[in-house]
Amino acid sequence: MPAPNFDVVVSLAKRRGFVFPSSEIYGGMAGFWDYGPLGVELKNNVKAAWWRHMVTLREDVVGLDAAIIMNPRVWEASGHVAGFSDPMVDCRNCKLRFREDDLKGKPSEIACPNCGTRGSLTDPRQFNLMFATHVGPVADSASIAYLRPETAQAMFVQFDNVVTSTRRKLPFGIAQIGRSFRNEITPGNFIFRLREFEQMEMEFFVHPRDEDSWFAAWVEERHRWWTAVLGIDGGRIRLRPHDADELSHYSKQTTDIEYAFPIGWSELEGVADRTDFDLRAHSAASGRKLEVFDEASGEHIVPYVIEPAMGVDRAVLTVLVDGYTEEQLAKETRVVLRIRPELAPVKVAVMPLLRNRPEIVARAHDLAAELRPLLATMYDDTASIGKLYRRQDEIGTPFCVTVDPESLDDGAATIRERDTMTQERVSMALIPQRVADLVAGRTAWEGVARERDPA
RNA sequence: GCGGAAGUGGCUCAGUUGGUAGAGCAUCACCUUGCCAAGGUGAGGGUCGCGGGUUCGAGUCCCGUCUUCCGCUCCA
Repeated sequence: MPAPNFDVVVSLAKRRGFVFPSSEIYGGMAGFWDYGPLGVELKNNVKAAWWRHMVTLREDVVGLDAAIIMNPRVWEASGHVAGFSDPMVDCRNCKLRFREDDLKGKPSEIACPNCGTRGSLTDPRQFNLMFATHVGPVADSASIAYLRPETAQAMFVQFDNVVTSTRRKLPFGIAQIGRSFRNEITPGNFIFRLREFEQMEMEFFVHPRDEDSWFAAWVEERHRWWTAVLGIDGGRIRLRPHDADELSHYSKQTTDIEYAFPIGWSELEGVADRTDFDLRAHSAASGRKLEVFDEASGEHIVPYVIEPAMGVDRAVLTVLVDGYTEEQLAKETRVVLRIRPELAPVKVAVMPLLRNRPEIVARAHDLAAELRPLLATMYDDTASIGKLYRRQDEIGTPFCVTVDPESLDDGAATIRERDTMTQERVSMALIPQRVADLVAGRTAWEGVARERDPA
């Protein structure tokens, strides 16, 4: 079954409370979306899965949580002030748009590269992709500041503080999860391209001679994370090395991890070899030496940087799209969100078979209360049992526990599994532990994370 | 920003040649229900994106505006 179209996923996301359009009652805001009650859980679980693999389980990576607004000189040094402002010209005839620096000659004097019309090109206009604001009460040019367009720069700017405070030796990495902002000309495709989004980036500092082996190692490691940890269908994931002409201004080699969305193969994550571009740029601009001392050679060296950078929102979208399945049953279509249990917003739902029997309802409430401290738990009794199951299937809840009239006598209840719909009767006293084991048993992330040696 | 399309209850839509809004699903309550979206009764919910104009009267005609979606560009 191919990946579903965005509209069915958008519909499910809104209907069930994963993602809402930002400020919808005022007509929305292009490029901005809000995560609802289930969405925030899913998103947090995705972030936790990344942090656990990139930081917690590794001895060579530490975390950072930097401010969104930094000294504007950061963005001059990084090249974003120049690189993110693209003068663009439009053709009045064929309506296409071009970067001014791609044109050979002055726009007013040359023909449109597409339709060949002379004099049809507009004057260049500035498109600065960084959101600007003012710090302090006086809005003059001296107070201008930018919302960061990427989280990476903070890791370079704080390089020295991290090294000295944590006694780091090469190779090591600094990881960060945080919001970034880009004034995209055209956001769209649901939460694929946003103006406010969340990134998970890790800057891995290596000796320049180990550049290629670490680049290859991180490409492989990140590829494995998407399939083994997030549980994305490996057949819909591919690696795509960038051609030389599409590399960013800071990158020497980049490999994208792409997913086969209904809109086509699209980038989820980029692993980039940023070389020593950033550390050197900030050293030059700040006057602070951003380097490490290499005992073996007795030299100060500026490390190279291998950067796996991904968008949290794209990961959430991928989990939703990839997990969405429709099953043809006898009388109906069952929608199931087949996502890994550790990503599921709700791990277990507790429900009474009959809601007009106070004793059964009470036992179900008690059971839910016992489960709540251990696992994300939901209680629901507002529909028939079949409908309750369907609701949980749609939001990816891996297990449901049903209390029935017999439970009052034998003290047992039924655990029902999402994907197979099979049932197992277990003593209620044992159910919290049993469900916790089931969720943990389907969790693979401990198994896939281990230290990597440079080749 | 430019070009195209569209804006009616949470969702999908119907609203005839203009006469002051309907359906299905969803939601909620009660009854029913003994394991996979059953059934019954009832309820809540929309000044038809916004503003102006034409008209005795506009969701239906005209103008403007906002927003969303698709394409151009960009990237996580």
